[in-house]
Amino acid sequence: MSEPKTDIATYAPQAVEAKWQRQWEEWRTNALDLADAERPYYNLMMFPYPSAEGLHVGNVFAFLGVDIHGRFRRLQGWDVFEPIGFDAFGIHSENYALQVNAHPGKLIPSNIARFREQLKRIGLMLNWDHELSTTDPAYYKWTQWVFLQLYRAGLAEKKRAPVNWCPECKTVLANEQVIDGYCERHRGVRVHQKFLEQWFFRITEYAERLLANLDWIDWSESTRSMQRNWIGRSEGAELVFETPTGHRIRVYTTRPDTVFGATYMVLAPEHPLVERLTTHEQLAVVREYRRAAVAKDIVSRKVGSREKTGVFTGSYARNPATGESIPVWVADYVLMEYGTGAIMAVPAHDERDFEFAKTFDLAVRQVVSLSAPGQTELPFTSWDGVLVNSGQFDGMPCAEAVGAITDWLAERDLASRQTQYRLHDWCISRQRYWGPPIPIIHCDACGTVPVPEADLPVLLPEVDDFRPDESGTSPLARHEDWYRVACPTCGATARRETDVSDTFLDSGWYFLRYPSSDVNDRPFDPALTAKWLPVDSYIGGNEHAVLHLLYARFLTMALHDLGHFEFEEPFLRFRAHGTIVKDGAKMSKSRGNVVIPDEYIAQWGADTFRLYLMFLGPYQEGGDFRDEGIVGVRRFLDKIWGLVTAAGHEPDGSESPEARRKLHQTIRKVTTDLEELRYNTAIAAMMEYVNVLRGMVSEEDGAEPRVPIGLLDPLVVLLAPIAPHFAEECWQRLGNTKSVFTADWPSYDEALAQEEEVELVVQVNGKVRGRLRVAAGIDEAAAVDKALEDAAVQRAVGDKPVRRTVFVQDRLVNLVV
RNA sequence: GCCCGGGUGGCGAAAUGGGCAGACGCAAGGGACUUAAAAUCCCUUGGGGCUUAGUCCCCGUGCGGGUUCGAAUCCCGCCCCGGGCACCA
Repeated sequence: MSEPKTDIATYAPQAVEAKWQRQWEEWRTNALDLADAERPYYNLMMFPYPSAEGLHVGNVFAFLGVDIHGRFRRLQGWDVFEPIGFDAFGIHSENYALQVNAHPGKLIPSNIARFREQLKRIGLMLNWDHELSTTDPAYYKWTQWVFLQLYRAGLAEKKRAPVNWCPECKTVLANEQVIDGYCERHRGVRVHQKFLEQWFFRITEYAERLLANLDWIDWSESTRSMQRNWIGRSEGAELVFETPTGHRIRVYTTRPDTVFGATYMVLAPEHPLVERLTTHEQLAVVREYRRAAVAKDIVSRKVGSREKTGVFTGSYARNPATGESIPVWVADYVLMEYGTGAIMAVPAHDERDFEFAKTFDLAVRQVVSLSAPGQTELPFTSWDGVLVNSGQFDGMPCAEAVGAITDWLAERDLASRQTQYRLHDWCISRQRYWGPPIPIIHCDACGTVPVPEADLPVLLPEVDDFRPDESGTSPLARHEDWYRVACPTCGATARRETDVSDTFLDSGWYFLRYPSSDVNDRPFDPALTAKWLPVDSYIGGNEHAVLHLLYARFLTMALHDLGHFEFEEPFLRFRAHGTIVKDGAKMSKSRGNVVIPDEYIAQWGADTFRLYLMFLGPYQEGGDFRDEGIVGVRRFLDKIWGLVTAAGHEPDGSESPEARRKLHQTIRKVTTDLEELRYNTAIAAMMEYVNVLRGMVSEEDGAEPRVPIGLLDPLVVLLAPIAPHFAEECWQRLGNTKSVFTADWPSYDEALAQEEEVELVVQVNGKVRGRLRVAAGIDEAAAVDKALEDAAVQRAVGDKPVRRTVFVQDRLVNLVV
């Protein structure tokens, strides 16, 4: 009756995984006909930058969460498109090439080859038929096309502007790439202010829509919040302070209600009116202050000492509310790039103004009186107060006075309501080599001429001399044979734009290209795009919340407005995954705590590693990588292996009601957990189920426990998204001939999942005093009667009368005495 | 300072339309099997208490209050950790 134990093969992950990866390729299990798919589901992961080091555990963790979601959706009957590509342009690749003294174009292919191998080894359900690389001319031709669309729409402009210059990268950085005044790539290198002609995308035109749509797109709250902060909308008013010489100084304020307390004004050193407003006597000192301020790099200006410095211009302006003349100062605590570059100073109700006023002995006038007693020491910025010293507005609450005073000043054309954003235009010029050349030609006669679309791509020339320099121009500017070109309009000798574009332009639209990756005559096929986009699910790291994710939304909106497709938001659902850390610290090469996935996969197999990473903690929170726990998930697989290899000898349908109930509860739990990316608890539920199955079957003389196939088939399907090779092998051993991914996701029956008997908790005055096993559905009266029979309950109740009972169906009864 | 997360056993963590705190797993301790070890299997495992060792009692989810029959969960006031923003007017 019992099979000899020698029949049971040992689960050997390496052999099993190799077998199924071959089988999948042979069957083309992961391929998909995009045009014919009936239930399209676009499952996107953030495409990697193919570094020389290969995939690290963080990448693997991120991709696994996406892959499990995709496999789950596939088993639910969707036609899942899970593409992959490589974000191979950019400073990172170029710097590495310079460091090892090689050409990036030579290094990238082998890096990509290594990534491909690793990605396949993990067992991702990737669609390799649509692989792309941003460095492929067949791709960046369309990156340049995107630039031209924005140029034609007036959303790309070249302007001379102060930009963030990293002396180490020897190129400019977008604001988003500057962290605390330092280069995001060179944390110890201060970013300088430099004035250069640069190409900008006018993302600020879209600030309001980018902000408004955050209210309805289904994204992780953390990501939406970061975008809101970055866009930084604030509402207020622009007020005008006139000078006796007829100048109108415009200021932006969020507190027009405090205008009666404005006792002086401050202009940013770069403000265009500074020279004109400065009196003859003050000219020398103002010029000197200005020169020093502008020369300061951004760091010492923004994050350096907050001590207030400034100089008086010698001029006065009229407070529009009081009519008083107030002095006009120049100080570097006012920034040119925000608002109008000038402020009204209300020292009583602004800490910075207060500090400045104390330093230079300027007047302080309180105009708000707090409603709450106490804490009335100046300065305070509370909105909970009423106006004082404010003429006819005395006694009015601040919030109300904002509108009232703005309207009152507007009557004399001295105010208007205004909304400000912190967001700046996106500087896309890079004075580097390894990127797509910006498709523009400069002609002395015709000016700025876009490269005709028929001439795309503008190929990046293969040059050996691509080291960046301090000149503020790209290395391409040293290659005259490349940049000399005939003007497309007049034919005269002209000059190509020698800057390349930011990597974030490459990655800002790649998801639009995937379905059309083999279409040659256009960037994206209209039918395929309509069918597959917007993306159904996007999962990635929050480090891209204000870079990639904001730019991708902007580009999608702009292309939508140009009529290229119907949708304006690219990613309907976005989930930010957590970070994997090691010993509490982010993994980094310099810390030496980087975990290489390959070693673990070689030792444990991909499925065990997949399971382990997902069991580590909540997917959306991440966790600490400690390899002690990995043996636990391996034991779990071994237990299933034992059940599967011994199964099939018992008549089907002989499962007990208890086992069947647990099965349906498990299906329910795993289904809802996977839906919400709660992989850790889904795995725990399957472990519980396996424990129940094993407990059910008594062991005879060391024989493997046996359970009917009907209890194992569904388990194998539930497990398939997380441990696909293992599931395939089990599926086959249970007698199936096709891939487990052709199976249907098991459905559960709510009635079968229902417990017949429940444990009712009995409380007395809210404290647990006993537990009752009762039939499900028991009513309150019966439950109370039964509870009062319990000895511990009687002891707790004593001789006190039961004043009240609280009853929660099938859960609890509470006696209040 | 502002905006998001988060704080639960030795460890990773479960449990929030308020209802058994600690599922699942690791580690640890004890036992079985074994010549032995590994593997495997079984038991114990938040802290404390007991004259009745139990279907027992008390305490316990960062801290202090509150609401409630009942709070990890809700409210008020704080502290700490992670991330984002920041002389942004």
